[in-house]
Amino acid sequence: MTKQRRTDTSRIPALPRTLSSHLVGLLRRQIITGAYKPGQPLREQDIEAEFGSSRGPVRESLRMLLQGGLVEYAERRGFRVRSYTVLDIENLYDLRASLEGMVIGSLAGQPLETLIADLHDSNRRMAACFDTNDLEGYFTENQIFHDRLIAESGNRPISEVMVYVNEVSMPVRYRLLRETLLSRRSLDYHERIVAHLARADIAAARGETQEHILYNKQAAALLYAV
Amino acid sequence: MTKQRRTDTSRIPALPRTLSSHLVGLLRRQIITGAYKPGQPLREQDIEAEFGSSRGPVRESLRMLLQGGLVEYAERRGFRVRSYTVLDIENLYDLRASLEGMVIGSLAGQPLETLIADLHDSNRRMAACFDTNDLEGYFTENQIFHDRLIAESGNRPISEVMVYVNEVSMPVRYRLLRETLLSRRSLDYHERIVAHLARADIAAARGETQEHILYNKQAAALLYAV
DNA sequence: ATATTACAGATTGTCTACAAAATGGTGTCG
DNA sequence: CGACACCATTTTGTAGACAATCTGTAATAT
Repeated sequence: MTKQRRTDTSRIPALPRTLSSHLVGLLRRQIITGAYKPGQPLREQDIEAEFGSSRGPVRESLRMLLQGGLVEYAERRGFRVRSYTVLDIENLYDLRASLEGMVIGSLAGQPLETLIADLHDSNRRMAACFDTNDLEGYFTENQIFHDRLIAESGNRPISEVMVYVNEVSMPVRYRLLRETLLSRRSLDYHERIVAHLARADIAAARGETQEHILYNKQAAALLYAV
Repeated sequence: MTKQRRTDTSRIPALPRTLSSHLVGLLRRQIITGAYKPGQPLREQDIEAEFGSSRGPVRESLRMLLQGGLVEYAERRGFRVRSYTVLDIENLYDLRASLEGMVIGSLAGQPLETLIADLHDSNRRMAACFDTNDLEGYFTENQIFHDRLIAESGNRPISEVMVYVNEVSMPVRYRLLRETLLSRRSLDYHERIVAHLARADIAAARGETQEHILYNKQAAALLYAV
């Protein structure tokens, strides 16, 4: 079949300015939501056919996903959806807890007004998602909360590393949210973290954050057990 | 000009089984040694011309370097050699110290015989490089020492993150080595670390490692000041 | 029966060539 | 002096072809 190309771009929501990055968005979603399953091979031809693009952008986008850690790659054997062991997941959450702890620690002695305001907003939106039982929104807002925290650090190396760690754990957290009853727990944690920050009690905020992440660690590890 | 290709592969040292990964090696070296300077644009055509390959492998290899953090990328603006601020460098070393500290901490209660033997070997080779004033060798062995330590953790997420952090700091450390009188200091640190591990004194090994890295932080930050 | 080898199909890696869009700079005009 | 149109350069997308390698299966030898 002949492929429409340039014109395709007009249908794209807003941001993706190249076909590759558009493809990244589509593939990423498939992986995070579990439509593409862990270990599944991602064959170039299949993806070409599925999204109607040529090989260049497909390979490009797979490389981009590789950078985020969502896919694995072996020379001449191609790409696969990343798979996780229970140990991986435990290590992942431990690492997140440590890193996010560092980020919060680095906030000490800085003006935090705008940060706190933004976090409040995020929490409000997250609460709204909870009330309307909007899973996708809840998931997204949760990520926004943590991203906002990281952005505040102004620490480029740690930000980059956190982006990676968060991206890798995305499918795990999505599954956790899906297969668990939607609870106010994350929301409550977030509100306590903001409260600690508002009192400039960095140590407490840090502890609360780590407790928050490590609680989820247990839940996630259970999901992947056996 | 006609390009030799398949046959090219025969000239390649050993490992690179694809042109892309071969290119990565060449480009990586240029960046780490400073032949390509921070901020310098990496134009596809230039690289094609320089190494006589086509677009595919060039873009592929640049993406791989991006994954290691050695280059920066902006859509439709292409790739550049990554550049560093003093703050970046301080943050980078702090992060390395924390992460490598975690790795060593995770070694507690495990059998360490082979690890210690390997580290000993690495140190011996590093000492030889020092004696013959072999900078390149010294640099490489130093990396091998730290890599070996990380590998022992069996912690995939932390390993991946450390690979990234080490890769990003590679040009900084190369420059530090180049512009500093070659001293036994790193070597001495390594030997003390191994000695602590041999006594199963994990806490001491951890402290020594962090001190080692944070000492270099100061030196590196000085290099990039002003 | 087990292990090895040989082969065919599928998949990735690379090249050439052309076309389309965006970027950054230049110069003109108000 | 600033806004706007123009242009060369560069990146991005597509197509088709062929080479190299991997995978799994079937035939062979032990």
